[in-house]
Amino acid sequence: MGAMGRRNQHSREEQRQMALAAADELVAAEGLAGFSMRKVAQTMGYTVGNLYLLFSNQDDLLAEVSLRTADAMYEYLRGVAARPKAPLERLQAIAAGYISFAQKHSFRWRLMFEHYLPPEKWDHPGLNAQQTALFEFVEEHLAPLLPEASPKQLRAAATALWSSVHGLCVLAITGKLNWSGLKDARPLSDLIVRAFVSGLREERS
Amino acid sequence: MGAMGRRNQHSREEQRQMALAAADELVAAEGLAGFSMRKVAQTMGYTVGNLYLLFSNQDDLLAEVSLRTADAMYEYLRGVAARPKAPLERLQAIAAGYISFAQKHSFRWRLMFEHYLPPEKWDHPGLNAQQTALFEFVEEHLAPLLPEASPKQLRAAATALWSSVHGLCVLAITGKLNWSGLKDARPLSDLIVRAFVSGLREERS
DNA sequence: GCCCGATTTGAACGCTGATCATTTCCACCG
DNA sequence: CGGTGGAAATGATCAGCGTTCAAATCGGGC
Repeated sequence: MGAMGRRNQHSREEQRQMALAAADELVAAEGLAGFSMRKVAQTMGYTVGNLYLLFSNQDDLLAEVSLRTADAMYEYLRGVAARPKAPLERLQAIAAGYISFAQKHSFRWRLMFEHYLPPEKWDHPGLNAQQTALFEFVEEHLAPLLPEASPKQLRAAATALWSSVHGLCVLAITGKLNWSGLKDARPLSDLIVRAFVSGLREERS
Repeated sequence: MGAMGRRNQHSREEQRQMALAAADELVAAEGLAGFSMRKVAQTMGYTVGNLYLLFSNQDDLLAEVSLRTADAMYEYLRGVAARPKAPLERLQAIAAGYISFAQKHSFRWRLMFEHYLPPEKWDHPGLNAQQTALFEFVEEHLAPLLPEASPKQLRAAATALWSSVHGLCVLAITGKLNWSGLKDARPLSDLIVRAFVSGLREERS
């Protein structure tokens, strides 16, 4: 048992990681448009066919790359959230961090949202866990600002708030935002968080 | 002059419109993934090469299809906004209309945002006009709710609000929204508009 | 030393966007 | 009525894509 009849010194799992690393770099460098299975295979020193022994198809490979990016972003946001002490500033820092991560890793970030998974694959376990983790992360940092909210209200508020920040991020990245003289997105993300939180507190009084 | 040496009875401009109609239907039916120049050509009864006499390439054709969709959506939103009299309900109706349009014309709508234009093409005249029109439309309906805001503040508020609604829409369409028991997006879009407007008024007092 | 079977290959298939020499056809002229 | 010039449309061609799978390749066990 063990390594039987193996020509290469890399195990299956090592090959998977090599492929993911190569794919991630390729996406980061050329975007989804410049991505191809052949390039990935060549970068990792194997041939195309071998990739299909590691991943069932291109979509699966890209889905795992997306997952990696989501992980990296989540960790980055946790770091960003650690600094500010005041709850509101912490939320604003998270929002700004979300956007700056997206701007820094533009192609990677866009892959997460432009790589379309057919609806029947929407209940991918790892992917959903990631999403709920992000929602709960926002929820956790929103909670101190809405002490009287019920769990359901809090959940709805976090969903709405994160959607809002995400929308600003999308438009900023894709250039579809009418900047109207604004230098960067930070004032707008601050405004969104501030107004939203203040509006929710108002609502409950 | 006029129709010289023309084999077909369709003028260049007519052909453009036929191509756009065919492309639009194809996108609506199969999405960006199922789109191809050959299919468009076949649907309109011409060959591939001819398409490149009408549009410089696939991106240009798709950009014009996007423009069409944006036009249709804008007109739809104007209709939606005509009904409610109260300013807040009108804004909420616009937000809900935006989302319901995206859900009804899911593939068309997604084309507008997934069809990536390289940054050097971000100053396309028609496209930018469309975008500012939409922003100004929101601004116009937000203004009565923020009577004391300066033009700059109003512009920023409209940008932030529309971004927020857009974000909710994106997540709803792509299935990346943690619904957490919610049936549809309407309550969330209402919440976003309500909280945001209330928060902005609070801020200014 | 040999061979079995796991491992890896790469040619093949049908598709794509894009190009452009070639063909087709009409309007005009004699 | 018979050319004929030139606009209009074609489709073969190219490079590249995702995906498949029969065939080639190699290493451990006997």
